[in-house]
Amino acid sequence: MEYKRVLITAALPYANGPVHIGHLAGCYLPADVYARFQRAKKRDVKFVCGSDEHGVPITIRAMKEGISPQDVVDKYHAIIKDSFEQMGISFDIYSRTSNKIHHETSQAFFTKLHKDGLFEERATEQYYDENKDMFLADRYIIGTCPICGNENAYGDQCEKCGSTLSPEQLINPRSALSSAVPVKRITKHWYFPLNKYEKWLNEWIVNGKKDEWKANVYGQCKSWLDSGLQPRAMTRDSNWGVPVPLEDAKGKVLYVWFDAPIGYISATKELTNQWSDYWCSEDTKLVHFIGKDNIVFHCIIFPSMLKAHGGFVLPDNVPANEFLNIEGDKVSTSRNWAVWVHEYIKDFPDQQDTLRYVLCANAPETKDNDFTWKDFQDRTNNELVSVFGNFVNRTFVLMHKLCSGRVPPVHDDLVTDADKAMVAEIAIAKQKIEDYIENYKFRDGLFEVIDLARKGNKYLQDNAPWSLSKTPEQQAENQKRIDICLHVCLQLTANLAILANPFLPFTANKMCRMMKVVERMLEWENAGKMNLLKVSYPLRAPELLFRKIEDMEVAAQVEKLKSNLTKTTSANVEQTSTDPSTKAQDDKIVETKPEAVAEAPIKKAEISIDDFSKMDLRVGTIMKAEKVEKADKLLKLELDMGDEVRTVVSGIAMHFKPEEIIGKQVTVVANLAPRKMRGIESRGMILMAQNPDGRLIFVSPLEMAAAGSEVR
RNA sequence: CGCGAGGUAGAGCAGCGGUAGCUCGUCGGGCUCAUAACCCGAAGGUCACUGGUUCGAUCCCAGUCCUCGCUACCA
Repeated sequence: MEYKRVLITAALPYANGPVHIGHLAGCYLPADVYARFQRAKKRDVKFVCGSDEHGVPITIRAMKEGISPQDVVDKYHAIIKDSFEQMGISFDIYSRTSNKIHHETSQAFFTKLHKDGLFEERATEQYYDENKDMFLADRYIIGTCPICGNENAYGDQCEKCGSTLSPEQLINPRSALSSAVPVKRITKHWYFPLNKYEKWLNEWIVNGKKDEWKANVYGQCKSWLDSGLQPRAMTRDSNWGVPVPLEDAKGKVLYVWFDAPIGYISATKELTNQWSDYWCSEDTKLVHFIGKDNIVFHCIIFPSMLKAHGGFVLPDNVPANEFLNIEGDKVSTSRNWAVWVHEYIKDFPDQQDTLRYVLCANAPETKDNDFTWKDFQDRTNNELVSVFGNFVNRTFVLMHKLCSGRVPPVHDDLVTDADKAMVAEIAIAKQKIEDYIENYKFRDGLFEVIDLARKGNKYLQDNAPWSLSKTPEQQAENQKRIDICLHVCLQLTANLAILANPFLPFTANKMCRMMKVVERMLEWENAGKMNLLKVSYPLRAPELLFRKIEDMEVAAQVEKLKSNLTKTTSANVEQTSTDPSTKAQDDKIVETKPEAVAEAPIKKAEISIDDFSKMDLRVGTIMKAEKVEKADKLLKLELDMGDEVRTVVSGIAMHFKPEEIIGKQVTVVANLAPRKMRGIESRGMILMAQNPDGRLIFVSPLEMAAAGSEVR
């Protein structure tokens, strides 16, 4: 079907914290590539998003910080919005659900369904915290699991045995907020009868989207539908959110998952008076970009709501991505195991496209993927810099050296099949990239961009214009070949700008400046043309498109991740006993013995004895210790290792004075790769135990061992 | 427990009935215009495991194991 308009939504980020690169890779970057591509195709595009600012967690966060929920969302809305802008995520509007227009829109939506008599009213008994004077979500009730006896099971699930629970099943339930014993109170809520849409959903998704939607999305939906749908409450007891627009609904708000997706509609309304063209015309293609955890809401619940309301288009596709892990571990906002976008921008100024490249090339399209800083470096240095950046750079440098800085002409009499083949590759790449993007295969699309540059490098290498210039006896003829080769390379460069633009918009703009062409050249229909740059048009001197990532930067980022993690972990542990209100903190209760609040272990993958035997652990005696200049945390140690004296730089200066550790014996990882810190080469690492309070303790033999003794 | 997705060279991914390909990394060679880049070549995989169907399975079927997710603060 031919669509007249494309409406693109990206999941509303929860205004409870900043955005991290997992958000980017999973949702916002693919959405942006898609949107930019559609715009380049001159399609009528609206790309909408905004902050999701309702829900219980925000009230809890506000309570904890002693500020209002509005303060919480104001703070994070600003940070999130700025992160997106900086990264070039080209929303047509980035709105927020605390806006008046959103309250009105979602209330009107609710009222329509209510007037049509769609909701079922149900009175139920819910747990109520009399200390905090509020109803408790299932998640905020803790008690003993009736199945396995775990004392810290949640009201909806026991994490220890995995049983699905209801709060009533818990033995000795208590409030996670105040530890008060919750009491039951009757409350009324409005339920949306999802079950009535089962048949229709089966028709629409199971039969209609089988080969269209991604396997992970389709499979998840089918699983839901096969197991049968239940009516679902669309209201909650809370004072933060969109008030339920009914007389008898004091102290009740719309369930955050009811109002959040309507946020897409209100954002569109805020953007344009013609909003209904995008939401209510059958010739609009609606695409929701989300992460895999949102599948059920976007594929089952929201479409059912839209269907029930009537008059709205349904999503054509919901290309949900999987998750991105960081250095082998799941992203955890509460443990602070994440790479925050606003921090990346600070640490790597003007390198947005570098991150865009790496996240897109490694996007978790079919399964969870891992982001490592080493991979970030490798992909940047070996693909972006070496293949793409370098091709453009050598083309420009050669053109200035061999063609006096102007676009050289083509000499028809000397054009070879290889020249023609190179030109043909551009059109092939264009078609491939187009097909990939249209089918949400952004990784593959980006690969083709790089691959075209790779072919350009090969073409240059095969023709070697730098050699041709060295044979003066054939000057005229060779110059013609040089002209043709560089003409092709320059037109290819212009084409690369167009093809890369959806993925690497900052770079495409930079290339336009170098080529002195207007941005309009980037329109997709221009791809494949060989007259983008006029013959004898003078071009600017090349500027480097990307820079390499140094080893030091990688090490610093990994270090930063790990040190932030520790900080937050110990902070969380302190809170655990009094205020276990988030999942990650609750995890720690489960892992930790109740009576001994020790540092929650950071779980690592199991290793084999062979892995262990790779480590050369030895006892060393500290002979000299001195502070490292301009470093708060570092001590430079000289260790007697028996047969040698080693210099080791250790980050323990905050904990020990140099003079008080001389003579102490320590355990050293002797075969750790040497690393320079503050200009001093550190050869090894000393092992320390860390107390929950952050205090460091040497791991040493109980009695003096010979220096250099092996630890096994 | 059940359901969904995934488990293919050191890393990231393709393939989905005829014993495996791509990019990066590694190793060797070539070139020198270029951000020590580029080009050519090589090594490296019992396609998670166990059965079965088949003339033949990475690909189909059954079972097992592992990872992640599944009306929950997080994509």
